[in-house]
Amino acid sequence: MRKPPANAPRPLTIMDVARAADVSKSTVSLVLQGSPLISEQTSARVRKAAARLGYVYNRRAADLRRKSGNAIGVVINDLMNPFFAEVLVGIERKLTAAGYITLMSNTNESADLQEKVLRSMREHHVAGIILCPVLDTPPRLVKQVRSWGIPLLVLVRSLGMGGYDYAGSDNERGTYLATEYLVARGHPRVGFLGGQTGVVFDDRLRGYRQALKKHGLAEDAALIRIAKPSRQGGHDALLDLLKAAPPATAAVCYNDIVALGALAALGERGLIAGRDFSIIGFDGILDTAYSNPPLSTVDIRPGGLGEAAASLLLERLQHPSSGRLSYVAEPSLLLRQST
Amino acid sequence: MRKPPANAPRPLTIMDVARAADVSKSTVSLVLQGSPLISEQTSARVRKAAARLGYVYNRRAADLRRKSGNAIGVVINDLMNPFFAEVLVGIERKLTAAGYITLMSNTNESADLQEKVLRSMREHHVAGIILCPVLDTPPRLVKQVRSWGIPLLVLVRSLGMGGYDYAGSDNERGTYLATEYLVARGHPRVGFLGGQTGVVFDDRLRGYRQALKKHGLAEDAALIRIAKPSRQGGHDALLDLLKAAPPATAAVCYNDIVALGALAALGERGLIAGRDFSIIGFDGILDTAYSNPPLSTVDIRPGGLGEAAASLLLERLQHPSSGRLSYVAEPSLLLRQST
DNA sequence: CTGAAAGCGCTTACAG
DNA sequence: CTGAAAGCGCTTACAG
Repeated sequence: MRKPPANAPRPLTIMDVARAADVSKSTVSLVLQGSPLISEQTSARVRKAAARLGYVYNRRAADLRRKSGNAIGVVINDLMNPFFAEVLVGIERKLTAAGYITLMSNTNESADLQEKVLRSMREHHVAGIILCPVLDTPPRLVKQVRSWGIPLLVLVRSLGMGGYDYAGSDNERGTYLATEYLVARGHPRVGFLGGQTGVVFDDRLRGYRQALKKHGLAEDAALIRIAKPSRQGGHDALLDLLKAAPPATAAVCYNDIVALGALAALGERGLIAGRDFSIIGFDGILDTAYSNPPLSTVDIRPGGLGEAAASLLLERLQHPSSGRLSYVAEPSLLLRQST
Repeated sequence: MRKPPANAPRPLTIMDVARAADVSKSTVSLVLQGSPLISEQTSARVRKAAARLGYVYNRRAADLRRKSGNAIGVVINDLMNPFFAEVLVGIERKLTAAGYITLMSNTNESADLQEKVLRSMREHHVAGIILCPVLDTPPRLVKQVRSWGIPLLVLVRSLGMGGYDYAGSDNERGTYLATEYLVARGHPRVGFLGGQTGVVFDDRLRGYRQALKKHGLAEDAALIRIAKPSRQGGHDALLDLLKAAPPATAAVCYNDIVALGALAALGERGLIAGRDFSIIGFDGILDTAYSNPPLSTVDIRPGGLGEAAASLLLERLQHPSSGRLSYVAEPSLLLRQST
């Protein structure tokens, strides 16, 4: 099957532009880079010729020669959770605005996949990586990526003792605030719903415990319902919590999707959130504004977190050897009808 | 600030491997490509040397020379809508499994951004593009991208008269089924909520109208509430619909997030979906299984749609000049408590 | 301010 | 089965 010649023109190179503008290819290259070394006249002539011919810059060739690149790898553990989708949108928005391009991958909590995509990104010579690691990622991963010479920003889930750039939120303080609020509203028995493992879980559970302690309330293991951090997990956990005696009348949730699942379980039982039982989520995803009823939550502004993460990494690219960078979102209570 | 030499080793090339294995660099290259031209012995020796040295393949250099690449551009109009997030996850899963890498961008319905990222992807020499175009994208965009020599798959929103690869769903049939179902359940006055423009909107509205007509019901403009295809749009539209007289008792929604917003509005009015008013969504996003109450919807399996889209594009890469490829998801009713 | 030359790290005919 | 050479499309010293 021969292609019609018109459909397969040899792609234009700077040599073609050089000929058309009657200069050398070095000059074209300099013009394309906006170098001040070239006179305004020459520059304009070259630019015009390039436009006329329909020349397309070959970033690959340039990157190879320059040993640089403008692609950033973003690897997310669970994009099905709207929280991460919103974070990703924030990251991508910032990256694109700064002239970078986003190489994205969803690992779905698989360590194997994570390793695979990280390797792939390395081969592609990404300029930097933003990683929200799968659960149980060993802290040495940080050192490994660093040994590759690729700047890394760890997102949300911290890995070991620090020594790396990080963007996340103050999880302990978030659940502390949420719990304290519910206690102050007169709930003596407040449950904790969902989540099972990982630093984020540990911190959020700790904040809950601290608040109970601070307000002189005994902790009751029956009120802490470990469950998958999903809608279904939240749904099932709430149903379990309802069996506790004496009954709980409110619950702090590991995150918003768990809280949404809990809302569904309440509805299933004919209970109305905010009247019969109080629920508070964590993250501040968009969905919470129009759930039934609208969900109170600990807002850490997912989109802002994503943008901050991207900014930090870009900052790191500018200053490869400055001190550790970090962003910790300050949680704030977003009170709606579910409490 | 001098870097310690150990931290900045000159990156290894096939030349280093060649020297270590005592062969020429062509041989190394062939081994790396798994060529059958090389003896098992030599091949093993080279592979061992590469591993020992910690050699990393430079895909960029290879791609430049080979004029190929394994990056696919995916541009989505609204990643904040879980439907598209789920589609993206499906696409990425398939692409990664096939050894490709995903260059992703969210245009947020901005034509300017769309143009910018498309240009950027072109410079990066992506092997193909999956595009869910922003509203009002002119059909000539298809021709333009094709003139770049980059295989394009149009996602969800068709553009003009065809002549391109496409993955989407049978929107007209979807709303037809939904409307018919509600009518059969004894709702003489069924509303249509949300959406404002675009082919998808037109088709879904048409399906609704067809079903009314088919079942001898008059169409009432007061029951069709145009609104932004968002939770808030659905919320506001339902509140409007409630004012209609005689009252509607059920509504087909443009998509699931509109339906979720409608559910919130119902709750706000003290109404219970499925008892006082029936709501049916469209898409089949995960959220619907645990909304309050769980939402009936027209399921087009977003994840499956994403995978199909990726498969089609990969197929196209194998066969550049075969006939037009397309996938149209067959909608099925997923009945839950909201109806 | 501009041009000739070398080189980024690969692949691919072409000999042998 | 293996090696020497040219080339992918750029950038970057280096002369002039």
